[in-house]
Amino acid sequence: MRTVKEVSQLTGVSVRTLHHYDALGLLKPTKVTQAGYRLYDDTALERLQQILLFRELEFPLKEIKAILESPNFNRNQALEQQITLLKLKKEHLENLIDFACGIKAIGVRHLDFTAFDTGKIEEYAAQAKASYGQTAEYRQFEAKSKGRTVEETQKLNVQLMAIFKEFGELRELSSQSEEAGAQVEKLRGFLNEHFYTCSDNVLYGLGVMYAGGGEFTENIDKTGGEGTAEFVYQAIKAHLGK
Amino acid sequence: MRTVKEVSQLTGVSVRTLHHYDALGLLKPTKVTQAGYRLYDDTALERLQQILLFRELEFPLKEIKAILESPNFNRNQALEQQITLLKLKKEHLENLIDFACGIKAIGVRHLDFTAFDTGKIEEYAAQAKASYGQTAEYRQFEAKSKGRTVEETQKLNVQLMAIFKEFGELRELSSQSEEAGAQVEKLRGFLNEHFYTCSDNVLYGLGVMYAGGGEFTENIDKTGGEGTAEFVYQAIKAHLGK
DNA sequence: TATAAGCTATGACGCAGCGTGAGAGTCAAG
DNA sequence: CTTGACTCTCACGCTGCGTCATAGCTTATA
Repeated sequence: MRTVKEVSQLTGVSVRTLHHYDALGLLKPTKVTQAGYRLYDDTALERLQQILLFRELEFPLKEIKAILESPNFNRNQALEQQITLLKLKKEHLENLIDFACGIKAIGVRHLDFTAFDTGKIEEYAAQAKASYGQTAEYRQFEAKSKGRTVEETQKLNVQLMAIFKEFGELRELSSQSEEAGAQVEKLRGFLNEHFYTCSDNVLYGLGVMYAGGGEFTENIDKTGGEGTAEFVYQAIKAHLGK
Repeated sequence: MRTVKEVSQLTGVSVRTLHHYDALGLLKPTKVTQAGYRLYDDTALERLQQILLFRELEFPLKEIKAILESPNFNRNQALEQQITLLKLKKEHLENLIDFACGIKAIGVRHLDFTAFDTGKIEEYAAQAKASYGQTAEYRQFEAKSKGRTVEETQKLNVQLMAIFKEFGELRELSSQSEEAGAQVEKLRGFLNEHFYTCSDNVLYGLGVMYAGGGEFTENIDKTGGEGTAEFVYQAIKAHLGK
């Protein structure tokens, strides 16, 4: 029979936590002295070990209680569920990290938040469709974007902006320079991966659109600096040898 | 000038959240009517956008307030910090996922939690040292285990137990079977990766220890079933051609 | 113009998992 | 019997709002 402090030192949990678990009915002391002191035996310690195991896995205390109270409860299933939950959380975090890195790349100073409306990218795509009627590409895009969450969309948004910002930093060079060409390929690669197969024609069409003076031009110039959109267009032309 | 409901619909945040941010001083309405109604203009909306951005990145509201209130606050640095924090969280989650998968592999039913004491692995290593004096390997082990957190240790623990459980499932086969040999290599690979270079001699030594009747044998048999430790020993011997 | 519908406001509790005192009783040692 | 180390039971604090409850404001319609 051990006192709260002893149990605390053995297991690493705080005395307050033992009180808490007692109050919740999650872990009752084996005995309580007439003075009200909590005493725990080995069985209680084992139960505590199990509690700590599930707590490690971020199970809510209520669920831990349910699991431990009905041994016929399907623990394997609970474990499965928890694993998928943890994986979801991990994905979420990965998106956030990419998002944050993208923002860092753009530079917090020049952030234009109006460009962050979710669905901005979709709007771009709609414009692309209206202007050039790339129906095959548009269907690809739709298929890929259907399954995307708001969070993923935002992530892609900042990544795209980061690419334009890099274009902006290349403006002082010639639009025919190697660096500009490489950046065009970077853009193409990004679009290929996340949106649709980006053939020369599609890429050229995008370039025209970027420099067309619409919302596109505005947003790109906001991100990369005045004249960036036009520079991107020239770089695409030069890269494609037109 | 927009009312709370309009702002709510425009930005997706709840009215309650606007109240909350007002109370915190995080986002004050531009004007308040004599009836006490909150009204927001475009400047306030921009501020809200920024708040939502940082909130997305899981900044605490207090920090967001600090960041927005002092524009000379180093936002890039804050962003950096947040990124590393998010990465840490991600690593933590990855460990938990491995941990949970390991437990699943062992099977929740046969979990013996006494084997989960942190430092169990260290104890094993100490025994190995005492018995066989593999000082070079022990130093390697020490170097690798120094930087490990409790969490990572637990993760490795269950992974190791999972391997022994698989040995247990092979017991019906011959210890000279291909499967047993493959499992021995799996064990060796695991040890190589996480502990120390596991030469034939070291591996053999471990086998002797496993079957030696001590705590080792006990824990392995608990995990894989009666006779597993001996089976592992035989499999190692057969695999090494001794 | 009275009234209903729809919006808004201010509390204030709830949740999750304890941390952190405050104030008071208990136990073993000297 | 005193001291010091433990223990107990409240009970508020923290994070970021959700969710009533109760009440005042506005506007359109009858």
